[in-house]
Amino acid sequence: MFYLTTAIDYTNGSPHIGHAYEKVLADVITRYRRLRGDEAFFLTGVDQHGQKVQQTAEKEGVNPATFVKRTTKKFLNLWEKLDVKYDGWAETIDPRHKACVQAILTTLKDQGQLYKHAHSGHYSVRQEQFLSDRDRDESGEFGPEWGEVVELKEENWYFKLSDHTDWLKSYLEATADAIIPSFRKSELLNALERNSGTDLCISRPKERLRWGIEIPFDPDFVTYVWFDALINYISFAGYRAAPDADLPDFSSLWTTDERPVHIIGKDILVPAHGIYWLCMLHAMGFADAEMPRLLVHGWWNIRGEKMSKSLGNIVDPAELAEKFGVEALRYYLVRDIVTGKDSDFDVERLIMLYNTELANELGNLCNRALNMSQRFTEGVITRGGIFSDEDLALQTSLAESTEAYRTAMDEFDVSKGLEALSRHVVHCNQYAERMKPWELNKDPEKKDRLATVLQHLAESVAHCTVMLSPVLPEAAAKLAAQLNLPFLTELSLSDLHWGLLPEGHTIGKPKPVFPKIVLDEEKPEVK
RNA sequence: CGCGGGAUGGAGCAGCCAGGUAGCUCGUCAGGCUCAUAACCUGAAGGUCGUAGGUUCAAAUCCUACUCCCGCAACCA
Repeated sequence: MFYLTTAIDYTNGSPHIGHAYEKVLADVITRYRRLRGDEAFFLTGVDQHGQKVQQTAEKEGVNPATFVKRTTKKFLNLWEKLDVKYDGWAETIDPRHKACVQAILTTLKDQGQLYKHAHSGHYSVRQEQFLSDRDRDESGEFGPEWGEVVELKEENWYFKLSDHTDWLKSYLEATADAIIPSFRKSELLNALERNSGTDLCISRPKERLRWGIEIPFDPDFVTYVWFDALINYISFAGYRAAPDADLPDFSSLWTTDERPVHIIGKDILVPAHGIYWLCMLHAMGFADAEMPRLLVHGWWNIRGEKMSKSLGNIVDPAELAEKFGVEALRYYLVRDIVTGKDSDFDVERLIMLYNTELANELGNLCNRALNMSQRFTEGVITRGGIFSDEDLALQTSLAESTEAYRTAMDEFDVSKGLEALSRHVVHCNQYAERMKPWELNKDPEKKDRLATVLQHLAESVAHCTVMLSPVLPEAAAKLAAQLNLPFLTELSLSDLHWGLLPEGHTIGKPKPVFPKIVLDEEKPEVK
């Protein structure tokens, strides 16, 4: 079983292009794994507790539960719109999640992993948080952004993080695929160097924060939002769930033969996932072989700048999908970024990639291939005569592209996988150009040759359809329908061998699957 | 000496971990084709791979130093 999760999105605002990217990436990878013939389970959801939510809800004059319901709906709507199909949905206000968090807290306390401690220090009333020396400005003072800063002494519950950091270090050093891509690991190890020796405060007194999960053995406190949120990866996978909880069977999801993959953004690797979460699992008794792999993706920047609310350069994915179509957006999000790295978001590139690779190359290839078959052979595909060198080269190209696609996708490198697909499409267009079926058609003696060429094109289109399906499932279904081969959407990657089309198969009528995007201002002016 | 990422033809990127003729997309220029979504194909111009050293028969790739850019409080993937 392949178990994949994403970060759960914080329901403090509207989803933006970064949220969309992560979920589309997860969706594509899940669909790919199913294409590979694996069983897969994809969990995503929302993180609904915490101070920021409480504050924003208060500002808007509603209670947190109502507020959270409203924002959660925005995320749900977006995933539906973007065709993101998940198997499990995690909401941290879910009573089943709450029960799991509390059970874990109780166990950890019983094992002596938690302790109560009074911390005193500088506290910002406005920001409602303790300040450290890192928050001081150059002159050594706390700046005006913190408002009134007072000396405060407060009791809280702590998790003995420091008991696990030595283990974490050796685990990370010994496990090649603990963090993907690997360059992120050095960052994490450095942070670990600095953090070792400190424990993690996992509670907030209720006078400060009510919107959270109550500490089961100390009702004056709620659980710190990260300790709560991270547990979603196991609580919604059925960890310690009641038999009637309607959750998956944990032991079949969380396996050692294929360790779970958590897709997260680079901002929450250190310290949340890379340190807290792995140490939490270790404290709960998870073995090294049961540790999840962390697939850390980069960020979409806007014209070289970080996307942020304060800069006001947020890109709304729903709007983009509306304007350019879901296909164009999904394709762009996984095509124009190398998994793990940052990329610059650019609408013009979105349009360009869609228009060239989908409309002009793949879409047009399908269209011309089917159209010629309809016009020249009444839509009937036959093997024709003996394969020429050109034919064999095309078959080889397809086999190589398929292999490259598989290798890249196995390494979560969707962009490279699509590039491999694109390479074969280009080869097909070149092949068509050299074989000139439209000329073969004029010579009755070359009927066999014509059949062979058309068969090679149609066969290629069928293979490309299958490989495209994880990224663009709807378009793939349309192509399969035009090929009159609905079973293509059910195929596994291992079924992709030459000869998908039965001898004498009749294909359907062509219709452009990827209509070109033409912006109003780009339409030719009438002179 | 805080940490990490980046610097590759006009633009955007890959290649670097496992050194061996510098690659992709867009753009530009010239040509071809007509089955096709004014799509497709061919050819050309354009790079001393940030700078300076070093290792090597051989460096974009490994090592050292340096320069510049971007992240590392919060919103936030």
